[in-house]
Amino acid sequence: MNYTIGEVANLLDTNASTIRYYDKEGLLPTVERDRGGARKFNEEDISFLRLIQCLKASGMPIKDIKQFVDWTLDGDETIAQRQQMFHNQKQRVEEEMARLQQTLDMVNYKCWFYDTAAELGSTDISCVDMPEDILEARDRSGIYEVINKEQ
Amino acid sequence: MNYTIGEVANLLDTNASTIRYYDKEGLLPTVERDRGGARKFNEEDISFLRLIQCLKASGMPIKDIKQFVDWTLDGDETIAQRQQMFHNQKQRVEEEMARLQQTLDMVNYKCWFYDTAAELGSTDISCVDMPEDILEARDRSGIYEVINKEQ
DNA sequence: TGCAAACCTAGAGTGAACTTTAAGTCGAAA
DNA sequence: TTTCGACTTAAAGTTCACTCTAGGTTTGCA
Repeated sequence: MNYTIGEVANLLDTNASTIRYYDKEGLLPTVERDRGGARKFNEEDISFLRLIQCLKASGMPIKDIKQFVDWTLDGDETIAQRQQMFHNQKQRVEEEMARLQQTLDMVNYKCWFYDTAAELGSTDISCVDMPEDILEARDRSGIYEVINKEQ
Repeated sequence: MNYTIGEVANLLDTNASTIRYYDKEGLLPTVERDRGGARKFNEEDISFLRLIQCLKASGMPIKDIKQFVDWTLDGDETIAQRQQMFHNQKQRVEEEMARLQQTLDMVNYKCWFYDTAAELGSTDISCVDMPEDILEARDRSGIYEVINKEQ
C-alpha cells in the first residue's frame, strides 16, 4: 500500500512541509516517486518516520538522525556505530528524565505554594506548615531559599 | 551579600550574556545596580534565576516566564493566574515524562537490537528470540512494524 | 598614571527546525 | 476542456534563545 505525503502527514500528526523538509535533509532516502514526481510512501517509510519522531522526541538533532540514516545505508559495516549511538542516546534520555523529575518536584512545590496562597489570599504563607511530601519535593527540586517570601 | 554578573554566571553554570538577555527580556526586574551601573545580584535574585532555569527545563518559553514575573510584580491579585499556570505546567511536565518514557522504551529496544546485531555481525536478527522485556518495551514505544528487517 | 579585567549597551549574527511563498505540474471530475 | 485540489521545487521568512561584536565605562592594582 502506498500513501501520499498528505495522508502520511495526517497519519503522523504533522504536516507535509515538515516531511518534505526531512526529505530534503536526507532523512528519507527510500521514499519513491510516482510517474508525476509525487512522493509515494510505503509502510516501511511510515515506520521510519515514526522512528524519526521518536528520535526527535529524545532530543536528537536532525543532523545526527541524518548520520544514522547514512549508516543504515552503509549496511552491516556500521552496526557498531549505530549501537554506540543508541547507547549514548539511552544515557541522554535517562539524564533528561532525571532532570524532568526535578522539574516536576519544583512544579509540585509551586502548585502547593499557590494552592495555599489562593486559600489565604496572600503569598505570605509563612504561618502554614508545609506537608512532609511537599518539603521533600521542594528540597529535591534544588529550589530552597527565599521562595516562601515571594513568588 | 552581593554578586557580580560573572559570579552569578559561574554559580549557575551559565554565562553573563544569557543573564543580560534575561534581564533585557524583563525576567529580572528586582536586580539592582551599583554606582557604576553594574548589576548587583543578591541571594533572592540568584534563587529566582534558579527558578527560571527550572521553568525553562520544564519547557516553558521565555515570554511565559515573563508573564509570571509580571504577575508576581502585580502582587496578590494574580495568585489565581499563577496557580493556574503551575497546574498547567505540571500537566505538561507529566505529559513530557510519559513521552520520554516511550522514547526510552524505543531506545532500549534499539540498544537490544544493535547489541544483537553486533554479536551476529548482521542486522538480520530474525533468527534470534526477543526477550519478553524487550518485546514489551518495543510495543510500548509505538515502534512496531518492519524494524526487524532494516535499521 | 596607566593598564587590565570585568562590567555596560545596542544591535547584529547564529543555528535549529520548521513554515511560508511563488510559481509551476499532475490527475480526476463536471 | 477547464477547473480544482494536491502535489512539486527553490528559496525566502519566522521563531526561539541565545551569542557575539563594537565601542565604551568602571574598578582595582602597580
